[in-house]
Amino acid sequence: MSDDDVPPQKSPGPKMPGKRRKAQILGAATELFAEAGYEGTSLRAVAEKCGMTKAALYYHYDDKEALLKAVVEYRLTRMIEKLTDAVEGVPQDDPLARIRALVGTCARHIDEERAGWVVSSRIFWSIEQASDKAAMIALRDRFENLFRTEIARAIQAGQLADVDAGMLTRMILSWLNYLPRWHRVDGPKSAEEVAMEFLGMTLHGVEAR
Amino acid sequence: MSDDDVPPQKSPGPKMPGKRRKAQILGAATELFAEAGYEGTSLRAVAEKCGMTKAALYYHYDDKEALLKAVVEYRLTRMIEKLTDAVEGVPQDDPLARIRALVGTCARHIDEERAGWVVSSRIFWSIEQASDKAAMIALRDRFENLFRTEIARAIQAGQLADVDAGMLTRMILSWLNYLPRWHRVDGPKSAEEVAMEFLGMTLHGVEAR
DNA sequence: TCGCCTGCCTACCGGGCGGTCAACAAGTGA
DNA sequence: TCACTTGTTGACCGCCCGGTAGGCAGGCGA
Repeated sequence: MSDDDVPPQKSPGPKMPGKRRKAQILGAATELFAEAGYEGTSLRAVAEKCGMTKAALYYHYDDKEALLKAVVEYRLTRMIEKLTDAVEGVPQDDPLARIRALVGTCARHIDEERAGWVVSSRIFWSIEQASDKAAMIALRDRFENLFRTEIARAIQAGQLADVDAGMLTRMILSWLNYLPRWHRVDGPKSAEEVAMEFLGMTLHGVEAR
Repeated sequence: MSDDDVPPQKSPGPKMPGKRRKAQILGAATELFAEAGYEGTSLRAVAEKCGMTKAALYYHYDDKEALLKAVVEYRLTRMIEKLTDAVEGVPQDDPLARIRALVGTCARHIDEERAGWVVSSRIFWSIEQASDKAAMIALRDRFENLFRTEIARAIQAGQLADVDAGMLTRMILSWLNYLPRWHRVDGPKSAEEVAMEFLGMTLHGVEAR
């Protein structure tokens, strides 16, 4: 063998600045989790997608669950930020316009960050145990409450009929969350257009008059 | 630890009549798949729930995927049967009543076979490859078409406003499929009641007039 | 120049996974 | 009685999983 001891392929990793690496891992994990599910995705696959080793992953994230948690929290946090921003520019005395802003922005965000949203959304199917997931549940509740408060306000202001605010919220969130399941990016309508059409049907009703 | 950690334990399996065994395995797999997902469920766990060995599972089902396929196909087939039955007793010239029958029956079935429906529903999130899943997709399409044709008929008959039938179908199926995600069996309203309330809001609209 | 911290590597671990196999107990029909 | 079918078992396989240990290159501050 050669004279120099242990010469195993030098300078393989580009050695990113850390913050960027962490974001890259988050992105790769998001996509893979969305494609194959959390249990169906191996950390080796995540590492490979990032061009690094599985062991290096553990430098940035404690374990697999921490990675999942990061994915979900990041997407939900961004969603809440966007929704808060969107609603801020609309006058409080026009709750219907605020609802329109929420629905449109939400649909756009779901469309833009489809993979992340699919992961975040799927997590809550089989959620029973609290403990670690408490933070995620709290985020989801904050997200849902953005809609609920605006809807309740619209009902109180007399702009919406006297329906159960919780029910209406769930109905609207149902078709919003379901969007990435059938909507195709290359389809004839954008996710936002579809959502606004759904909102129109929900508001005016579809029964012939 | 107890002293008798399952010693020889003769005649452990009751040796069921075969058909019953197969149904028992299907039920156990359905519940576990719904709780922990397909990848998150081990065949050992399924076997244990049935009081048998993993090896015995392979006498009844070819492999894990066949079990999943059986779960999905069984639930979808039953759903289609129930919906077909429900719609049969309603006169064709009253499409709105037929839609009501479909929605109510669907909600009841989802509620009764919650676990199975969750599994079936979740499968189609990450469905890209055709091949094996073609049969499942075909079943899902038959299920969806039951709604779509009735809705299209109602529009044509002038009982529904002139909206996009596909869009309305997707909207209704969205909140139907989303029901088990938040609806609690011990809640104040049954799944069917909730669905009928949603249908009412969708038909009449929620905007104040 | 030296020491340290960051970011990553190779090598390895125990364990649980899906799946197979030969054998066997119990019922059944000739 | 005996052969055959049905349903099951325990032992086993190879693989890949999540996670760990220890070392090393290179940049950076003193």
